[in-house]
Amino acid sequence: MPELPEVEVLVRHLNPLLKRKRITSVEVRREKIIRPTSVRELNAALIGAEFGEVTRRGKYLLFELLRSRGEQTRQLLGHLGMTGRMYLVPAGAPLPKHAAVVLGLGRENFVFEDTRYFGRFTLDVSSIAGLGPEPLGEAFDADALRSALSRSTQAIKVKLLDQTVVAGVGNIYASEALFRAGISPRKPARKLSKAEASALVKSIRAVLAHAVKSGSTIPLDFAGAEKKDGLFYYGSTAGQSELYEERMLVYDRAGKPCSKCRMPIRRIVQATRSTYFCPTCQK
DNA sequence: CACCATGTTCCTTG
DNA sequence: CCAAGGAACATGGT
Repeated sequence: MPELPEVEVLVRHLNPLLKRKRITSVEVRREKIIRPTSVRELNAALIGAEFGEVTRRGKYLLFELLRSRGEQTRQLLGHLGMTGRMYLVPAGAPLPKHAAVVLGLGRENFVFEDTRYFGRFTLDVSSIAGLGPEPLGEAFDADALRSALSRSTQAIKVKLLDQTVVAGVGNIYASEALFRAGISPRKPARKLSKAEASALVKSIRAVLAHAVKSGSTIPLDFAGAEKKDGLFYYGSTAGQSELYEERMLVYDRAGKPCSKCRMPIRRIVQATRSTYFCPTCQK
C-alpha cells in the first residue's frame, strides 16, 4: 500500500527495529531490484555496517548505514513500487516466494518482498534529487503549487501524480484530495485559481495526515503473524481492510453514492490510470 | 481469455 | 530544452 502515508508508517515502524543492528549477510534474489547497484557493491557497502536512522522522502525510504569510525557512512534507498513490503522475521523462517533481498541481522532477517518487482533497494540515491516539496512540510503552499502547475495544460489529477510537483501523492490520495477540495480532476492544472490551489494544498495535507494517523493507530499486522506473513499492509486482515476502505470517499467507489450529494461516483481514465470523482461536487 | 491493480522510467512525438 | 502521451516493467486477482 505505498503512497506517502503507508511509507511514513512503515518508516516509523522500522526505525526502532533496525537501529543499531548489524548486517551480517546480504542475499539478492532479484538483481533488478538493486539496479544500478551491483551485488558486489551492495555486499561491500552493507556487510559489517549497522543501521542508523530510517527516514522518508516522498515515497522513498532512506536507510542510514553506519560503519566503524573513519569509514564513510552511506545511504540505502528503498522504494516499494506497487507491491513492495519490508519486515523482520526470525532467522530461519521460510522466505516468501517473491523475496527480492534478504539482509541477515543475527537472530533476524530483514526481508524486502515485492510481488511485481517494481520496487527498489539500492545504493543509488539520485532519484530523490528531483522530488518536489514534502506535502506535509512548510515549503508546500498555494504559491508553490501554483508555480509548479503554471505551465501545464494537463489535468490537475495527472499533475498531482507528478513527483516533481509534490512528493508522495499517489493515485488513491490524488482522487481523495480533489474530492475534498471540490475540484474537478479534469481541470487543466494551470487554470487553478489561487483559492483552489489553497484549498487543494489543505486537502492534500489533511488527507495524508489523516491516513498517517490512522495507519499509526491501527494495530498493523507485521512480523509474527501466523498464516498471513509479517508485513506492512493495512488489508492484512479482513477487519482492517474494511476500516481502511471506509476512509476512502471516492477511490474505488464507482457507482456508489457520493457522501455529500448521493449522486453516483464516476470512474474515468486519465493518463492510463483510474480517477474517481463526483461530477456534481467537483467543478 | 479479458481487464484491473497503491509506481516509475523510458521512448517518441510535437 | 520542454511538455505530453503511451508502453514497458511483472505478477496476481477477479
